[in-house]
Amino acid sequence: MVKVLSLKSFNLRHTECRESVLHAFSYCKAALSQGDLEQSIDDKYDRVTIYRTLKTFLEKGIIHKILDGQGGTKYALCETSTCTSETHQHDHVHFKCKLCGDTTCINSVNIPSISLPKGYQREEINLLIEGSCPNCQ
Amino acid sequence: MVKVLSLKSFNLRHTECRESVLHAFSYCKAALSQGDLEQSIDDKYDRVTIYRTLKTFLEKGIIHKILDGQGGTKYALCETSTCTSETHQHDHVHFKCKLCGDTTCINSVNIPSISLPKGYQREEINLLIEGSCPNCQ
DNA sequence: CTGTGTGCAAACACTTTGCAGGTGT
DNA sequence: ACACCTGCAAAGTGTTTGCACACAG
Repeated sequence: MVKVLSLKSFNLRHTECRESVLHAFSYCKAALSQGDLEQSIDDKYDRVTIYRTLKTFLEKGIIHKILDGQGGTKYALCETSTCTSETHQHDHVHFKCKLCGDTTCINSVNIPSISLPKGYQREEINLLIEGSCPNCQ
Repeated sequence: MVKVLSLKSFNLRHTECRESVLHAFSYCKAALSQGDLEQSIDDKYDRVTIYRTLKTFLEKGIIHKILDGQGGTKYALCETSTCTSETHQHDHVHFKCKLCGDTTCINSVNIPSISLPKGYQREEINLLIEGSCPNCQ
């Protein structure tokens, strides 16, 4: 069930830090912040390097940004089928558990279509639901 | 068409800064950030005072927080009928125009109901649509 | 008069930038 | 060999906290 991603397939140079970050995303269901990553890799890499790695991955369409509702930023893997370095395509719901703090993509739930008043052109949509997750009952 | 709000009705002490902030919200359709407010009041009040005023207004249910999709935070007036110091109740769509940067509440469009997988309890919901607004064609 | 609001300075968290040196291909 | 990654230091942005003084009620 774990996605197998390789740096090579994204035309990225193979480095230890990138491997570790990619690995962390692959094995963690919840979205990760820069701080989460720094810790999960045991402070082995500089804060700045992780930021730059995230930026690179964003541009390549490997991960996408998730806002956690309180101003924090997290990241999670994209659906490999819909995202490339050209375009990101996300229409799933994000859920943040107020108890454990985990933020996750609920890929099984798509955002319903919404008709806006005349004159509004929709380009991107972002839906965050906060509440409690199954693990926290 | 402009909402008339008074500090007194919220049991708040009447001060110049609060009046100005409340006034700014009343006359501006788009959501305002702390920085917007600071400028719109001609840097007359300290940055910190505005933050504290916003915090107070949030707690009283006068305004609500809006995320602008890039990590920025803005604020806009609540519907006086649904928000109190006890609870905030928001189920309208937020729209951010990528051209003019304005973020607005679209009170006429409610968020459709969404059924989450088993075990997820919804408490709050936040929907941000980005695109272009009528003013920017 | 009393409690609350304000201004200033400083701390804090998060993210970005510049530069020198190291590494993948 | 060369381009690109990385680490360190420092700067930038947005927000919060502590404290002394000012002001509304």
